Amino acid sequence: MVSKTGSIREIKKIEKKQRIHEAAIRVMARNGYHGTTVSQIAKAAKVADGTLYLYFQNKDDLLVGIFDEIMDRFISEGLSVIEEVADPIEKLKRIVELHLHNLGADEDLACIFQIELRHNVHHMKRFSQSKLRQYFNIVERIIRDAQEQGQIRPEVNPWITAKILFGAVDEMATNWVLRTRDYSLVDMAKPTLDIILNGLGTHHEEPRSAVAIAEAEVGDHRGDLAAEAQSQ
Amino acid sequence: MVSKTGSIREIKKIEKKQRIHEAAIRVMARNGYHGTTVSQIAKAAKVADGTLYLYFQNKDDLLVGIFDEIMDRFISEGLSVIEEVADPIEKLKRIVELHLHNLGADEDLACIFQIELRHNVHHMKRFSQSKLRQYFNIVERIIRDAQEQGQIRPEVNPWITAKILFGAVDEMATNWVLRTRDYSLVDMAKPTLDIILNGLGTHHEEPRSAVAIAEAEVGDHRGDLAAEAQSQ
Amino acid sequence: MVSKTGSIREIKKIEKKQRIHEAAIRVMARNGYHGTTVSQIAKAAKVADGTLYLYFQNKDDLLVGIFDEIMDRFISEGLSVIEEVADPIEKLKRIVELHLHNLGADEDLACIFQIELRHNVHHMKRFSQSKLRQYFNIVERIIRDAQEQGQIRPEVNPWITAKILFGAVDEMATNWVLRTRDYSLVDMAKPTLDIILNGLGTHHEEPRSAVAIAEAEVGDHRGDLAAEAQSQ
Amino acid sequence: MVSKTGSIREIKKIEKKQRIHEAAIRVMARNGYHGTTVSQIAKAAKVADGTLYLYFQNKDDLLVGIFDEIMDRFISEGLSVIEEVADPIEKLKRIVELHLHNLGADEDLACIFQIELRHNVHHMKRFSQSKLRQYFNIVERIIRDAQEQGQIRPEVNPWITAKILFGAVDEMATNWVLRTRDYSLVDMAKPTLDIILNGLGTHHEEPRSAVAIAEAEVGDHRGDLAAEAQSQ
DNA sequence: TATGAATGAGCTTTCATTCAT
DNA sequence: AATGAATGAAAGCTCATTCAT
Repeated sequence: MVSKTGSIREIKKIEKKQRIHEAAIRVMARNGYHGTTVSQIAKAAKVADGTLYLYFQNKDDLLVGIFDEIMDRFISEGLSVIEEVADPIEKLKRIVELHLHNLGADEDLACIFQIELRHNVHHMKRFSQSKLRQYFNIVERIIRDAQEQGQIRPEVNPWITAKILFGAVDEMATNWVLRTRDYSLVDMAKPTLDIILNGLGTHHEEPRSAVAIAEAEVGDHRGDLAAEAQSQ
Repeated sequence: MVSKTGSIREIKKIEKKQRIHEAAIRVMARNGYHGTTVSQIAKAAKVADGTLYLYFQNKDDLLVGIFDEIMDRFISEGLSVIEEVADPIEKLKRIVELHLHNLGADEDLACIFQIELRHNVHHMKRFSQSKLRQYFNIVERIIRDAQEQGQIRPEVNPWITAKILFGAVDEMATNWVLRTRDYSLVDMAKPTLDIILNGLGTHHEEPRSAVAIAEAEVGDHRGDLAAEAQSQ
Repeated sequence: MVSKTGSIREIKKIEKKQRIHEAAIRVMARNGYHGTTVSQIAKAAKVADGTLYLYFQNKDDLLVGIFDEIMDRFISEGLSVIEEVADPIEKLKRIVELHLHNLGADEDLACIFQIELRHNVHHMKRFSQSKLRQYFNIVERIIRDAQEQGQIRPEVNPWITAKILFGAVDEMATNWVLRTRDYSLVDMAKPTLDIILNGLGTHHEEPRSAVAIAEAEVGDHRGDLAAEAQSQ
Repeated sequence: MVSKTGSIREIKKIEKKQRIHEAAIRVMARNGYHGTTVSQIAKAAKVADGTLYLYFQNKDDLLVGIFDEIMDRFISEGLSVIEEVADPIEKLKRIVELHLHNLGADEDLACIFQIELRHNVHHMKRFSQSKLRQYFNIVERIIRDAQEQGQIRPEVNPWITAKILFGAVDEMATNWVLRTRDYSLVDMAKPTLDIILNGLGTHHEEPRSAVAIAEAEVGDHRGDLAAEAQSQ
C-alpha cells in the first residue's frame, strides 16, 4: 500500500500543476481573467474541471500561483545575473535587461504579468507586496551601493528611485503588450537606462556614465528606434 | 410634444448622470469593478436599477464614461496650466504636479484610474488609446520644444521619454493607492522630476536643478519614506 | 369651462386610438407581440409612452382591441356581402373570398390575425369565442339553409363543416403569411371552395355544383395556380 | 479521460433530456411559453436551473427540441402506418386518424403543438418548414398516387389539397384544445374525411364513400355536437 | 487520483406601468 | 389630455465549485 513510485508521482503532479499553469496563461492572455472560465483552462490543460481543484484552491488561487511562480523565477534569475558583475550600475542595467527580456520572450506571460495580475486592488496589493517587494529591495540595495561608490547622487531617495525605474520599465512592458508587440521589447532597455541612469548620475566627475558610453556604441540604431517609436 | 421645461430637465439629467458617476466611483473604488453590482451603484446614487440604463448602455459603458470624463478634465486642466508658463521644463513640471495633485485629491478617483480602469486588455487598450494618447502627444510636444531650446538632450527619443515620465508618475500614483495613501502623493512630484529631468538635461548649463537643491536641503531623513514624502 | 368642441375632441380621440392601433399592427407584424415594446408602438404612433395608457388598459388590451376591431369590420362586411345574393352556396363563396381578400390586402394585418393574436391559449380562447363565434354562426346558418334547399348533403354536421371550411381557409392565409406572400391569397379561394363545396354537394342531382361550373370558367388559369403552388 | 460507464451515463442523459421535455410540455401547456419560467420547468423536471442548460442552449431551443421530437415520432409512425395498406385513400384516412389520435391522446402535447409552438412568426416559419414539410410531402405523394389511380379528380392541385386537408384537421385539433377537450378528438377524423374525400372524389364510380354511409346511420342527432362526435 | 455532470447563487438587463409636471 | 423619466420586479443565463463514481 506504500507508494513505491512516490517520487515519480510527485514529478507527475508537479508536471500537471505546471501544465495547468501554462494553460491558464495561454487562455487568460487571450480572454482575460474574467473572460476565462475554469472549464476553458481545464480543457486547454487536458484535464477535467474537477482536477483543477486538486491542485488549486480556487480560480483566484490559480492566478496567485502563476504570479508567485513568475516572480520566483524572475528573482532567482535576477540574483544570479547580478552576481556576475560587481559594478552596481552594471547590475541595474542587467536587471532591467533581464526584466524586459523575460517579458519580451513570452507574449502571453507578459500580458498576464502586466495586465491580468493587476485586475483589482486586492491582486494589486498582493502583487506589490511579498514577491515584488523582494524585487524592489534588491534594486534599492544596489542603488545604495552605487551611492556609496559615488556612482549615484547621494541625495536621491533609493526607494523613490527604485519606483521610478520600475515604473519606467513597467510602462515600457505594458505598452509593448498593448501595441500588439510589433517591436522588440528588450530594445527599450538601453534608452530607458540612458535617461534614468543619467538622471541619477554625478555628472561633474564624469560627464557621461558608463551606460551613456555603452549606449553611444549603439550608434546609428538610434534613428531606427525613433522611427519605430513614431510609427506606432 | 415639446418639453416646456427642457432646460431644467436637461440640467437635472446631467446632474443625475454625474450623481451616478460619483456613486460608481465610490463603490467601485472599494469593491472593484467585478465586485460591484449595478444595484449597489444604483442604491448609492439613490436611483432605481433601471434608471442607470437611461444614462448608460451597460455596466461597462459606465466605467468608460467615467474614464472619458476624468481624462477630459485632466486634459483641459493640463492645457490651461501649461499655457501659464513659457518654459518647456516648467511646463513638464506643472503637468506632473497637476497629474499627482488631481489623483492625490480624490482617493477613490485615483483607485479607479490606477486600477479599475485597467482591469483587462480591452480596457487597457481603450485607456492607452484615444484620450490618453492626447495626453502623451502634449507631453511629447513639450519635450520636442525643450530639445529645440537646448534644455533636453537632442539624442533622446521624445516618445520613449514621455513613456518613462508617465511610467514613473503612474507608478507613484499606483503605489500611493495601494499603500493606503498614508503620505502626500503630490509631494512625489519633485523627487520624480528631479531624477528624470536631470537625466534628460544638458548638464553643462545648470549642473543642478532648483528642485534638486531644494531636495538636498531635506538632508538625511531618507530612510523614512513618509518623512521624505512629507518633507517636500 | 364646458367644452364646445366636445365632438371634435371625441373624433380626435378616436383618431388617436386608431393611430395607435395602426402603429401596433405595423410594429407587431414585424417584431411579434413579445418582440415589440410599448415604447416602440408609442413612437410609431407618435405619442408618448404614457399616452397609450389613456386609451388602453395595458399592452394585452391593445392586442385584444385590435382583434375586436378587425372582427367587427370583417363581420359587418360579411353580413352586407351575403345580403347581396340569395343562394346559400353563393354566400359561402363570397364569405370565403372576402375573408381571403381582406387578409390578402394587408400583409401586416394578416400577420397579426394569423399569428400574433394566437400567441397563447388565453388569446386563442378569446379569439375562438366571442367575435369569431359570430362568424361561425353565420356560416353555420348558411350551411343549414343550403341543406334545406338540397344544395348540401343533409347528413353533414354544419358545425363540423364550418370548422373544416374555416380550417382550410385559415391554413391558406397562414401559409401565405409565412411564405413571404409571393402569390395572391385571394386566388386560393376558388380551388379551396371547389374541393370543399364539392365534398358537401348532393352530386346525384347535379353532377357539378354551381361552384364547380363557375370554377370551370376560370379554365386555363388552373395550370398557373398549380405551377405557382409547386414553385413554393 | 475515458468514461467507463459511458453507456449507462448516456442512457441517463437521454432519460434526463426526456424528463426535461416532459416537464416543459406539462408546464408550458398550462402557462404558455412566456408564462413559464425556466425555473418552473427545472423544478418540474426535478433538476437545477443550470442543468437545463446542459441539455438545451436556451429556453427557445427547448421548445424547438420538443417540436422536433414530436414531429420525428409523428412522421415515423405515419410512415409505418401507411405501409400497412396499399390503397391511397385508405392511407389518407389512416394518416388523419393517426394525427388526431396522437394529439387526442395527450392533451398537454396537443396544446403545445397547436398553440405554443406557433407563438410567433419565427417559430411558425420553423414549424412550417423542415419537419412539417416532410409531412406535407408524404400527403402530397399519396394524393398524386390517388390521382393516378383515378380515385381523386385529376384537376385538383395536390399542394392545395394537402393544405386543405391539413387545415381542416388542424382546426379540429385546435378547437378540441380550446374547448377543454370535452369530446373525443379522434372521432372528428371520419366526418372530416367524409367531406374532404368526397370533395376530391370522382363521384361516378362510388357516389358515397363508406364513411358517408356510416355517418348516415347516426341519424338525426346532428344538433348535439358531443353526441355527434362520440357516436362515430 | 481523476472525472464531469450537477448545482444554484447571483448577476445584468429589460420593459410594462406609473405619476409628477 | 399629454408627457416621458423613473421605477423595480422579474427573468434568463453563467460558471465556480462540489461530489458520487
